[in-house]
Order: sequence, then structure tokens, then C-alpha cells
Amino acid sequence: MTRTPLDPETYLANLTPAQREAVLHLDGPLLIVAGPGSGKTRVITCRVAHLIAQGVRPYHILAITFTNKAANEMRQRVAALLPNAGVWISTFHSFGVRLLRQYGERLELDRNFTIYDQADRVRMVKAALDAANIDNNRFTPETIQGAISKAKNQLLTPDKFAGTAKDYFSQVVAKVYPLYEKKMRAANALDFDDLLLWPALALKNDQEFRAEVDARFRYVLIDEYQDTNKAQYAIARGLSVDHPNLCVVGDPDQSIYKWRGADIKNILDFENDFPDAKVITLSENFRSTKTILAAADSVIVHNRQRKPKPLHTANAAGGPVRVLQFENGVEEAEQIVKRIRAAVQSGQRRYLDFAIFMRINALTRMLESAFIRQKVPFQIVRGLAFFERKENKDILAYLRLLLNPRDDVSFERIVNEPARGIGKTSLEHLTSYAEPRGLSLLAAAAEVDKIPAIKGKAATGLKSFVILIQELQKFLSATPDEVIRQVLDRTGYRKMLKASGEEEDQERLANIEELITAARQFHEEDNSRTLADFLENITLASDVDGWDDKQDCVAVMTLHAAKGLEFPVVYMVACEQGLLPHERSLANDADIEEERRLAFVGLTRAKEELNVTHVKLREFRGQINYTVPSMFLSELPHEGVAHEDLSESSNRYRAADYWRKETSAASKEWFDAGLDLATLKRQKERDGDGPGKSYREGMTVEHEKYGRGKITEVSGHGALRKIKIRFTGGERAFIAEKAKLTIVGKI
DNA sequence: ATCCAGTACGTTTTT
DNA sequence: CGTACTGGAT
Repeated sequence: MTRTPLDPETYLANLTPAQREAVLHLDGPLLIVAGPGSGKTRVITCRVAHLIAQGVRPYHILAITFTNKAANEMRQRVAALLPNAGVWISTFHSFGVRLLRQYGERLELDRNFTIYDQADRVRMVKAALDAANIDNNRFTPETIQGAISKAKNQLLTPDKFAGTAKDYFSQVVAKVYPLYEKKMRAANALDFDDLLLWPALALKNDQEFRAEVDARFRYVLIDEYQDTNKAQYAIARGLSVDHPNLCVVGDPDQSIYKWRGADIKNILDFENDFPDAKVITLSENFRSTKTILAAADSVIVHNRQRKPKPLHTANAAGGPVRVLQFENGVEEAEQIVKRIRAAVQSGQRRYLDFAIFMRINALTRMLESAFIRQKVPFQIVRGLAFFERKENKDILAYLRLLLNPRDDVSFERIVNEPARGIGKTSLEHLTSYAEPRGLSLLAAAAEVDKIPAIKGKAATGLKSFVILIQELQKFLSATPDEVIRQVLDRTGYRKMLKASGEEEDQERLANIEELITAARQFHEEDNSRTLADFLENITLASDVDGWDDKQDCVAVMTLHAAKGLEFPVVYMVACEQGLLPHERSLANDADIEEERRLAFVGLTRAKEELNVTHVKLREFRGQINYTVPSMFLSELPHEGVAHEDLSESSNRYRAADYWRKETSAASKEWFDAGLDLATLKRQKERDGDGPGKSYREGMTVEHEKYGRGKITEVSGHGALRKIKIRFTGGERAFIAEKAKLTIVGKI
């Protein structure tokens, strides 16, 4: 095999000494502590290139990223340096799947397993609860599912978990967990956690397997190591025994997935786990302005459970970080969109320069309507939303059942969709026939003649369903989009939607057509990819994976999704106590610290301009509440942070209209600068130029506490405007905005 | 079996 | 506020 020789200068150029050191490190464990914007992706990519240049076969290199999007980007960057390098780059979960599909039979696993998502798992837990006859009034299936997930993240199998179950809830979970597992095996399904748990346990228990895989992946690189859980840790360790060339990259300050089982100890204890590990810290930030970085640093230093890490940048100071207060959520959304639109219209920015972050998904709604109302292009980065629509889930369930006839969850979903006269009671009969015989629901349906309880319409319905599935299975070798088309036509799904007069159903049909397009494109990109790959891709897709960063759109996403990204202008909305930090985290310090890290992640995404917003009144699930600004706002530095109060909306607007007529030229200038008229008016007022309270030197004012005095000095602007007043008892300074004064006489 | 209406419910973050 | 499930009527 010949490879184009690679000149080290092509990838070593423009690296800092620390980055260079990390790239040049060859064998042995390596920990790279990489602050935000320190070029870690670049370092990983260059390291891969360097390893290959030094003679390591690409086949022996494994790079693990946090999202598929990151994996694709890294693949492209490696390909730019080394075309067709063939390095294995994927997420932990995708890696798990590939390992399990490859070594399936060795692990007593059918390699055609289906991956169950959150919703599927909950259904499975429900089925397990039914089967065990546990009254599920007490705990929701979701809660139990969460506990099972947590157990799996800690590598606890059902029997091990049972040993740890002390309280009543854990004991219920301990009862459900083995049943859930049994059903999962019967359905030939694995959940997200299994994709890590199975490889982790196999590496632990099967030394031959471990040695083989370790020898295969001699150089392992793991990004976002601070967010790995116990299973991922076990995999990393298992792959680094005989060939301990493990390179992990992460930042403890950006660990935000503790709730999902991530263990920050993995990165903090790396040096203990690998005593001969080399540690390199990348602390120079190439992303943000000095002001933004200082603001973020000023917040994160409040975490007590933290190793101090200086952040510095050679970038310019830049403009101030803005803390904006609005009256309510609608105002917040409208004003932000307005500012974005103004900046784009003035030619300073493009829409894709902007991102809006929020703590919870529920907050996207108001932004969505503001964007639509003002006709500003945007993308809500919530990748799965499209595939989670009922019609698409139905079609996908058909596909899953075709590939894995034992997939009972999918069977239940579609057996009567479109309607075939198979109701709840028939399904119960079918289940009670299948259960003791160890049959899948589809297999049981094939024997419907042997089930006396099911007759008439239900029996014929089930029979025709079985025949339908057999028919459709013949098309499995066709292209993914063709299979979907066949499903759509032969199941009568298309007919059902077409026959309906509902507008909504026509839309549903259009959505399925879009699904077909997605499948076709998926296959066209790489025609070795199968239908199974398509389904897997959808299930393992993360939120950011569905985001097209080339489109000229404003990106709207959760703080979690924002990890690893950067934008010229960032708006972080709803920075209010209870939302950020979230109320569910307020009870203990460790959780608040994770919220602070989340805030830190958000703040450090901004390159040039950072805006943090909060409102006076927040409407949430129909209730309007007064808010308290986020505790993190008070942790921002005084310097370089400008506070603007843009609330008291309704009055302002009327006044602003009046103002516009008076000073159209001036207002245009401000408007073009991205400021709305209300802000303009307010600033003018504060500065003493407009109507309302304007303080000038020499004025006589009355203070509610100190009595009458004379203004001796006026300085600063906006919220920082200060006045000095000489009272009979002496001189005092006030913040103009805050001081309770009445003007008594103008000079 | 299916449809509809009314209510109960719970709401962080996600591979 | 919205969804999801229940229970009743057809």
C-alpha cells in the first residue's frame, strides 16, 4: 500500500508550542486539558495526521468524538491532510454499534438488533410492568426507565443492581430491570446504554476479545473526555492495556452531562489511572475577545470544586458584554430578532453569524414566532423533531419490523396503522399467546388460527398483516428510499392519508415524501449504505447533527447542544434564577456548579459579541411570574459589562413613535447600528438629551433623604451615568438612573 | 373497535 | 400551556 508522503510542516505550521507538543507526542497516555477555544479539534486532527506520517497504520487509529457532526468534520479535516486515510472516527455509541455488529455472535447477540430510543424504552418498561403485574401508579415508567439507564451507566447488570437496591423504589426497579432485559433480548433490541454497556462488559470479561480489539485500536483519541461515563471509561481502559496510547482531550470546566452518568472523575483522575501520563494544558484562547473571555472566567471561578485554570487570549478587547433586561418573554424574543435583523440589514453581519442559546427547549416557542413574524430565517437545532413526527415514526416502525421481525414495540405501533380492525383486546390476546411460548408478536400473529380468542375482523386483519410484512421483506435488498415507497403504497398508508380530507394529513404525506428524499440522499452519498444504516443513523443522531451550518440562518439551540460550537454573536436568553440555574439544580452545590459550567459553555461560544438577556416577567406553562436575575449575572465582572434595561415596553413604544418624528435622522443612525428606538430614547433620556429626567450641572434637585442640593458634576453614560450633588451636609455621588430625585429648579 | 371529549399530568439538559 | 391517557358514547 502506498501513501502520499506527508510533510510535517503542512500540519505543524501555526501551532503554539503547547499544541505542537501535543501533536508530536507519540506513544503512551496523554491528557490534553484544553480550555474553550484553544484549538483542540485542530490538535486532534493534526495528531492523527502526525501518527500516520510517523508510520502508524490508519487502521490502528480510533478517534472518538461527542457528536456525529463532530466526527464528520474531523473526518473531513483528516481527509484534507490525508485523502483516503481510512481512520475510524465516530461517536462512542456508533463505535459500540459497529463493534457489536462485527463481534455479534461472539457476544451471543444477533447482529441485526434494533436500537431502541427513549420512547421505545419507556414502552418496554410499561410492558415489563404489565407482565410483572406491578401497580405502576406509584412510579412512572419514565422514572423507572431512568433508574435502569443509570444502573447501566454504572455497569450494573440486573443481578448486580438487585444487590444494591435498598429503598422501596430501587427494589421496584430491581424487579422490573430483569424483565425489561428479558423483553429486550426477546425483541432483539438494544438501548442506548447497551451500546456502551455490552462492549464494556465484553472487554472486561472476555480477555481474548479485549486483546484482539486492543491490538486493533492501538492509538485511541477521545474528545470531550470530561463527559464520559463509567461504561465509556471502561471501554477506553479496555482498549489501552497492551497498547496504552490513549490520548484524551477535555476541559473539566465544560463537564455538563453528569445527569446522564458522566463522571468528571474520569478526567480528574487520569493521571492516577495512568501514572506515566503526559499532561499538556492548552490555555490560550483563539476564539473570543478579551472582554468575553474575562466575563466567562469571572463566572467560572465561583466553582469551588475546580482546579484553577487561567484563560488568556491575544485577541482584541472588543466591545462590552451586554446584559439586557426585557419586560417579558415576547419582548425578549421580538427585540433580539429585531436587533439581529438590523445588524444584517446594515450589512455588518449575516444571519449565520448569530446563535441563540437557552437552558430548556420549551423556550424556543416564543423565539420561533418572533422569527416567523419578522421573517428572519432561523433553524431550531433539534435534530430528531422531524423523525419524531407520528407519520415518520410509523413508517420507520415498518422498516424496523422488516429488518427485525422480533421488534415487538414496532409491531404494536403499526399493526393497526392504518386500521385493520385490531384493537386493544385482540392485542392482549395475542400477547398472552406469545408470552408463554416465547414467540414474538409477529410470529404469534402468523399462528392466529391457533388462538381461539381472536376471531372475525381481528383475525383476518392479523393474517393480512403477516402476509403484508412477508411481501415487503422481499424488497429489503432495494435502495432505502425504494423500500419506504413500497411500504407507503403496499400498507395502504398513502391511501389512508390521501383519502382523508384533513389538511394535516396532506402535510403528513409531504413529510413522508421528505423522509423518502432523506433516505435517497443518504444512499446517494455512499451507496454501500443500507436501510439498516439509515435507521441506525436516525436513531443515533444527536440534536446538532440535524443542523445545517452552511445555511444563512440564525441558530437556536439549548446550551447542551452548543458545546463545541462557536459563533461571532451569541445571545443567551432567560438568564433567570430557576431557569439558569434550573430550579431542579438549586438544592445542592454540586448541581449548581454544573449549571455554572453550562453557563460557562454558553458564554465561551461567543467570538466577538456576547449578549445575555433576562426578563422581568416570565410566562411559563400558562403562569406569569416575576423573576429573579440569574445568580451568574451577578458573578460577571463590572468592567466590560454593560447593563441595559429595556423593559417598561408599552409606554416606551408610544414615546418612541413621538421621538421618531422629532429626531428622525438621529434615530436612523441608531437604528442602523442595531439599536431600537426605545433604547435610543432611553439613552438620550439618561444622558440628559431627551424628554424626561435630564440632569445638568447647576440644577437644583430634591432627594427624598438628603433634601435639596445642587448638581456639581455629571459624567458617564447609560446605566453608568453618575451625578454628584452638593447638599448642605456635604457632597454625595449617585447613579443617575437609580437616584430618587426630583428636579426643583433648572439653574 | 373507534372516536371524541374531557381531564390529569408533568415539564431540564440527550446519545 | 400542551400533551397523553382515560372513559364514555357510537
